[in-house]
Amino acid sequence: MFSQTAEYALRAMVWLANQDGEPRVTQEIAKGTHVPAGYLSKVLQTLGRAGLVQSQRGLHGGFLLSRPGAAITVLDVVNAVDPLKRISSCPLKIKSHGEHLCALHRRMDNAIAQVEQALAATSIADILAEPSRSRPLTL
Amino acid sequence: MFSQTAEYALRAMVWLANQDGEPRVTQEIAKGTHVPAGYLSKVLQTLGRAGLVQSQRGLHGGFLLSRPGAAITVLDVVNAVDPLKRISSCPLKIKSHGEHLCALHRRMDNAIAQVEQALAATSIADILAEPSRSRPLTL
DNA sequence: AACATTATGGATATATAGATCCATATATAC
DNA sequence: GTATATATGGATCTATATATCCATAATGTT
Repeated sequence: MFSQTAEYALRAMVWLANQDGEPRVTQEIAKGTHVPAGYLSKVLQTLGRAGLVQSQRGLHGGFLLSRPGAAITVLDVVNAVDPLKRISSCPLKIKSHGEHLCALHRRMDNAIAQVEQALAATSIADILAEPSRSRPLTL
Repeated sequence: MFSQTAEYALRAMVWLANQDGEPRVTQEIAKGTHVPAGYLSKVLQTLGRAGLVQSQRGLHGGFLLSRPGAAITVLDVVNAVDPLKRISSCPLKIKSHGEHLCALHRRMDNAIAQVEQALAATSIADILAEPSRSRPLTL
């Protein structure tokens, strides 16, 4: 339902939100989130292009959030790497339907809309703030 | 979010629910639902193993629903071909977490649970009954 | 300037989903 | 029993997601 990539991206964002504010290198992030470093590198690139993280090369470089965790929603992260695709027009390309969805696709789209809403209602900071027996990712 | 296979399976089930009760062959279903026939054949097999459709070989054979559309939910169909996977234990395999989810995964699982609930609340018959400008799949 | 560190982008490998094709098994009609 | 219709299962192909690796560019340190 959520792709592996989205899962990795969320782990990285939450982990970064829990750091001081100094850049963290890919290797550190990978270790902290249990994500394969080589792949994480690609995911971080994508997050960078989406404007969610800033990157810095060279010594003392790495990645950090480009805005406070309170200003980044879970939906922002998911959409950056693996966009939730709403059903906006008939998937069967039936001309007579056009933009109007049939009952089946309307219901499917409603389900997606609910997820969108749930993910948009939670910020990265919310996740860190929420009390829990297990701290996120065992930070 | 929903796989192509789930989409195909739902189209086939809704289409079959709208037939009289006589078996329909793969080719007919494929034509009616705009699904590639060769692939639909595999999807129908899966639906058969899940007990959602009955199949009959030979002349006048084909597929039909194994119970009334009112007794089959959208969730049944989705789970038959592409199970919605709830997050029941920490995806990071951190021993100290065990079965207890952190805030991140709890929120993700809640979103999945919402979808589960929405899909379980709608039967195939409901979809056909619902008034709409476009009949499902232009039946 | 020379060197060490780190992200970037490209090439490539592997796994899974989506899709096609065909030989075989099974059922019906005659 | 023969011929025809139809699903079944296996093999295979293609596309996409996941993952690895490395040469290069950029940055900081000395």
